[in-house]
Amino acid sequence: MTVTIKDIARLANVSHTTVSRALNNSPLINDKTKNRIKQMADKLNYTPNVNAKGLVTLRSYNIGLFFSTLNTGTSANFFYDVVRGVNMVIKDQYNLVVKSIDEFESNYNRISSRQYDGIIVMSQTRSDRALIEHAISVGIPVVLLNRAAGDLHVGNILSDDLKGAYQLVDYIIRNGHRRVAIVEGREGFQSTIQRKNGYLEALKDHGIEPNPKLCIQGKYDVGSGYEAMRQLLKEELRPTAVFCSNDDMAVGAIKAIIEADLQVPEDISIAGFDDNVFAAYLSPELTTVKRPIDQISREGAAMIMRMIDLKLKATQEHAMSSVEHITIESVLVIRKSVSTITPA
Amino acid sequence: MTVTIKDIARLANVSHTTVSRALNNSPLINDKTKNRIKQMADKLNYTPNVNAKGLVTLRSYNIGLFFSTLNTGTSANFFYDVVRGVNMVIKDQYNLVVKSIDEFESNYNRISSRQYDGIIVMSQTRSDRALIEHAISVGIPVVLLNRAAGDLHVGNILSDDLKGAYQLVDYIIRNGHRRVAIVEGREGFQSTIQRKNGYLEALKDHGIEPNPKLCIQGKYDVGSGYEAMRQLLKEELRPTAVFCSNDDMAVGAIKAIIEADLQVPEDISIAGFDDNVFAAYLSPELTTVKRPIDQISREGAAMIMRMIDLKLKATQEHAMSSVEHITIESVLVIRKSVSTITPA
DNA sequence: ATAAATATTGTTCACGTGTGCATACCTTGT
DNA sequence: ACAAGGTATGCACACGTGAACAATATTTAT
Repeated sequence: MTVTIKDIARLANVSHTTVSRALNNSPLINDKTKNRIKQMADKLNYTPNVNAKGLVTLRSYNIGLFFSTLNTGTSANFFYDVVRGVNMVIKDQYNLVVKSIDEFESNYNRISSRQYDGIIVMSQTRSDRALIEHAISVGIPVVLLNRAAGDLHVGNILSDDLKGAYQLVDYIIRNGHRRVAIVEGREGFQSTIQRKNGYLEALKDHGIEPNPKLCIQGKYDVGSGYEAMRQLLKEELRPTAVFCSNDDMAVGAIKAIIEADLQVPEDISIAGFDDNVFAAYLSPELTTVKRPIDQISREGAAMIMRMIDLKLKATQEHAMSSVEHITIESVLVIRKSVSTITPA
Repeated sequence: MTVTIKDIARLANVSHTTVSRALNNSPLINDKTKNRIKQMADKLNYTPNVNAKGLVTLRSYNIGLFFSTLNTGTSANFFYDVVRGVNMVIKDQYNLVVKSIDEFESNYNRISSRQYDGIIVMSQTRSDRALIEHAISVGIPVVLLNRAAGDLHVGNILSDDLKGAYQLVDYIIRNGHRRVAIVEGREGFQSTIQRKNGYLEALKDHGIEPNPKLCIQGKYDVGSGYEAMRQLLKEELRPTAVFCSNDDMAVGAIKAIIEADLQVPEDISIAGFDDNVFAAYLSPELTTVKRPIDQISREGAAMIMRMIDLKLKATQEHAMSSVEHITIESVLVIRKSVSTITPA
């Protein structure tokens, strides 16, 4: 039924080893026979059996792309950009296996080095630490995106969310705003904390006392942005500007403001984070921070491939190879949702 | 290093066969030894070698999720919903391998039944036919989502886009609109054609002659919706309502209208398609058609699992098993972006 | 021309698992 | 006590591939 290298060998009057070598482009094989065999394989529609291959080469040709969760807290645009970015780089060399970490329920035994040649962790919370430690312990190269690796011996790529948020809030304050609120991201997410800290630092540097009433917990989804804004609107002293920790929530916030018969940015300024595809097409166009998700993903994919290659070539001396850490700057994107005011 | 069933066998003083049977819950094994072995395997952190397993059982435990393309034309919300829906159902039983069909460049040889136990094709264009035929020919169960299977012998789940578009446009016309434009989806996509046809049928049933100048080609992304609307605004006889073939383009269209100092829906009514997460939070809230992507994906995942199981149990008599076809209704979601007018 | 070196091909085994068949143990009925 | 039947376990092989080593063919150097 399915054709194997032994079938080809029989037809070509050679041993299966020769076929194996020919198809793997071994320099040991005569070019003439090599071509003859390759052609024959092509004609017979030969497909290598990945299981048999992996069994002996100890490879799976799978790269795992792990998200903390695929439920609330992961915005669609973010997810799409990540998968696309990674897929673009690994192309047909690997299979991209998408997983949600929370589905493992803390039982990581099923994750073995024969299952994944490498794992990219799109980290949202520190709770993925156990997973990463397990992966390392079974010898799988790991690249961690989106949060600092700390003491974990893994490749690391991150965007400087704190700095991005700082620049944005600084910009807002420089436009005359003193009562600047924040709609925070999902609780426990690293990005949530980073952006909050950037916000706090900017306030501090301008001598503004943070007001807990102006810090509302969100969940990174549109609905939570809407609810958070509604809550802010109830304050006796309304904020004049609101920093939403991502663009999705900014959409919700704008909705709540318009529903209250107010205008953005005339009555309340709004800023987001991410610069997703919609940001430039909202009304008003959203001032936000561009987080280079695309770039992070592509760099991450390239890095994991480097690490896999390195591991294959590794000898004892190189066992403890060094790992790379890359930070990609986020950039402030000024549009029209933040107005200049003269403080009262 | 890594523990195999032979290691367990040695420690348990049994043959590796017994271990294999015990771990696979064979009724042949005594319950006492079975438990003893299972416990031991647990303690040793045993992980089955999927390659070895697959080599003999002819399975890969991979389910392919194939998109026509991961570039323009696939909206992020759509993509996210599909992956999440499928992943939710297959859980830890299978690996979800995400692929973009266009990356194969018409060479499908690498797709074998040992690589994928089943394939879910999220079809956007008919050009995926070759891929599907290949998959069938090598014996992989296939479920086709999003477009009619026609003569292809595959599982099929689709939403009735034509009907959905018809109902929406019918609703628009019943609100007094006669000059109803359409911003079409990406050229060649089945959904584009279906929605256009629904639009045309509705016009026809109301005795309205379709006007080619009111039919603008889009690409399903925000920017193309914006451009299309700008073009429509240049018409001497502007449409009073525009049906955008998805919500993303509706966002772009609304932007163009507001930029021209006009209002939605007072000056021009807008409707979308999909009912994505943003639809309810736009201003005005978007009237659209809810396409149950989530449900389609989940049903699709469940169906492919049924087909895989069926294939495993299949005997010669059942070789040509029947395949299921399911249609899921899309539903009109009336919000506030379409106004009632009295025709001049 | 012949030994040495090189290029090319073949033999055999291993990877880790599951299964058909053989075997040993245990129960039951007589 | 012994055959018959069931229950529980082991043996040997197969899956398809790649690699170490052996073997043969070809070229080069003297």
